[in-house]
Amino acid sequence: MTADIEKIIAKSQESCASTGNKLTNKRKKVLMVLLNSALPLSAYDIVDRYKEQFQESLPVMSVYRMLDFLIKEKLVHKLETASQYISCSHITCNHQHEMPQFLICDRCGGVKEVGIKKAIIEELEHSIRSTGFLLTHKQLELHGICKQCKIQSA
Amino acid sequence: MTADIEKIIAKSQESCASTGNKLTNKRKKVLMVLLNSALPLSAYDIVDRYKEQFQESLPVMSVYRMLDFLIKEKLVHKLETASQYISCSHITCNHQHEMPQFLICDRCGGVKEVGIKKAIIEELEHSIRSTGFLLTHKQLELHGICKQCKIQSA
DNA sequence: TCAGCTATGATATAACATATCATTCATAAA
DNA sequence: TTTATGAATGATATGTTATATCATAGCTGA
Repeated sequence: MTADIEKIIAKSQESCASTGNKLTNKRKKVLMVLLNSALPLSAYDIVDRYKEQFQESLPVMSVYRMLDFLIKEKLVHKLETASQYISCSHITCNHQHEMPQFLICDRCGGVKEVGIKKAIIEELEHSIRSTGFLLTHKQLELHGICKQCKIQSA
Repeated sequence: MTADIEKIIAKSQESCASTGNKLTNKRKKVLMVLLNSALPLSAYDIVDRYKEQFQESLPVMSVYRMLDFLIKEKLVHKLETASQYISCSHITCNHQHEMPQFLICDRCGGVKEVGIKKAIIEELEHSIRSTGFLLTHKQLELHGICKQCKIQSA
């Protein structure tokens, strides 16, 4: 595994430890599968890649449980609109966990986790709160065509 | 059916006619099932309610096709994060179809289609466009707890 | 060491969605 | 009026995503 991934894994270990939880070997390998993928993966995709990458099969039920764990630890995001999972791109940056924002390309399936200007997000949150609604999930998923795909089709 | 629903159906007929398409009897009844429901429904829910309300069964395949049609006609929205369908709350208002915004209550399952201040939405869209991403789907789905449920649990 | 808890496995099934071919039905040209 | 055409719907099968539940393994601390 690359140095980058090693660093991310180390940081993830710490992060779990700090919440009193354990990044077991299998959970770590599931996270690595996601880190190794440029595209978001479904739980069933993860089963397949896990087998390829580690010559070891994992029941899909276990994958779902491990994903739940990794999501709780904020190491992984679920793209609700795509039923796919992606590693958080901010594991190593001591980030505040603000509202994650994903631009999902419907052509290539790629996802970019972006940072929309904080002021805009705060206005948006404020506007929602003012209707009496309590935001709990805080995540934006927006669909379209990414820069690359746009250029290719031009 | 109530006068309100009659009015909405009439408007929907017109709207389809104007795009050269037909709101067939079955499509109309699927729309009515959604209009009669306070909560969003899955395609399979629609099959069940259709049978209850019209003593007539409809294959789920047909429901999906009719939903596709109604969505293209902008009479129905799909809540991607919930895999559920809901009638557009603006059928009768000669609305511009701007970015629809849904607040989805994870307690009661209720959905409110809200209008966030246009300026905020435009800033958001602009911010996304400026990354080179071409927004095509334009829909926000935000999850949390609605006012009612918040009050009840207080 | 063993009791108790957490993690994982195994199996079944539920819930959501699409592919494909057949049939029905409306419409309009002959 | 008949018939050809295309659109809408039905029927059937299957793919994909997700959860329920009970069993087993494995760690950890008394």
